[in-house]
Amino acid sequence: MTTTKRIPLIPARGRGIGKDDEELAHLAKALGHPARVAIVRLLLARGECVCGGIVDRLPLAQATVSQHLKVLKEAGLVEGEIDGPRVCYCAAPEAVERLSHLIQALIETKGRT
Amino acid sequence: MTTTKRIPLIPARGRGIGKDDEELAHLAKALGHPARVAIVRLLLARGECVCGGIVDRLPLAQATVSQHLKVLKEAGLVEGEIDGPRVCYCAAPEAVERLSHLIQALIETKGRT
DNA sequence: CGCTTTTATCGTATATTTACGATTAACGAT
DNA sequence: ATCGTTAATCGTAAATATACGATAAAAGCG
Repeated sequence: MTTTKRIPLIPARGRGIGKDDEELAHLAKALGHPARVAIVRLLLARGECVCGGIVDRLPLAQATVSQHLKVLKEAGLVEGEIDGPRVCYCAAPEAVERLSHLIQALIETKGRT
Repeated sequence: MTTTKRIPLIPARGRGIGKDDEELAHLAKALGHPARVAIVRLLLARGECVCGGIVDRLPLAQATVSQHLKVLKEAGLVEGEIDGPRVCYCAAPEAVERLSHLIQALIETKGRT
C-alpha cells in the first residue's frame, strides 16, 4: 500500500518561480472568490462601510463575511478601523492598483526570454 | 453531538454578487498560485513551450505541472495544441488582458453607489 | 454595573487544492 | 507490432478553503 510522503521536494519557490510571481499570486488569490470581489467592489463604491453593512448586502452569514474580510485584510486589499463597537472597512485602492500593475507587467513579459 | 448541515442558505450568488465578480474571481483564482503565474510568465516570454520544457524550469513534478496547466486551460489563460507526442502550450494574452480590464473596471467602481 | 450591539473567533463539517508516484494513452520511430 | 517519449489521468495524502452556528470580546448606553 506504499505509504508515500508527499513533502514537496523543494520547500517552495525553487528556481523558476520569482518574487513577483508570489506577490501577484497572493493578491490574485485574495480576489479569487466572488464574495471577496463583491466586498472590494462594495467598499470602493461606498468609500467605506461598516461590517454589518456588508453582511446585509451579501447572501452570507456574518461569520463568513468576517472570514473573507480577514483574507482581504491579510492581502492588504482592505483596511479596517475600529469605530466604537463597529469596524469601519475601506478598500485599499493602492493594493488593487498594485495587482493591476503586476498583471500589466506580466503581460509585458511577452517576448522577454 | 449537533450534526450541522452547512448547505449555503443561498445556492450561490444571491443578490450582492454580480457576474463580473464571478468572472474576475474565476480568472484571479487561476492566477492565485505562484507556479501558475510562473507558467503564464514563461509562456508569454517564450511565445510557446512544450509541457516538458515547463517541467524542466519549475521545481515541480510533471503531474503537478500538468494539473496546473489544466487549471489555466480551464480559465482560458492558456491554450495547448497537440504536436506529435508533445503538447505545445501558449498563453492567451487576451484572457490576461481581460483580467486586467476587469480589475481596472473594479477600481473605477470608486464612487459609484 | 448589567444590557445591547457589533465583530471576531472557535469548533466543526465538507469541499477543494496541492502535491506526488504510478499508470495510461497517444504518438513517432524502428 | 513493439519501443521509447511525452503528457494526461488515477489514486491518494495532507493542507487549505468555505461555510455555518455558537460563543467570546469590546464598546457604548442605561
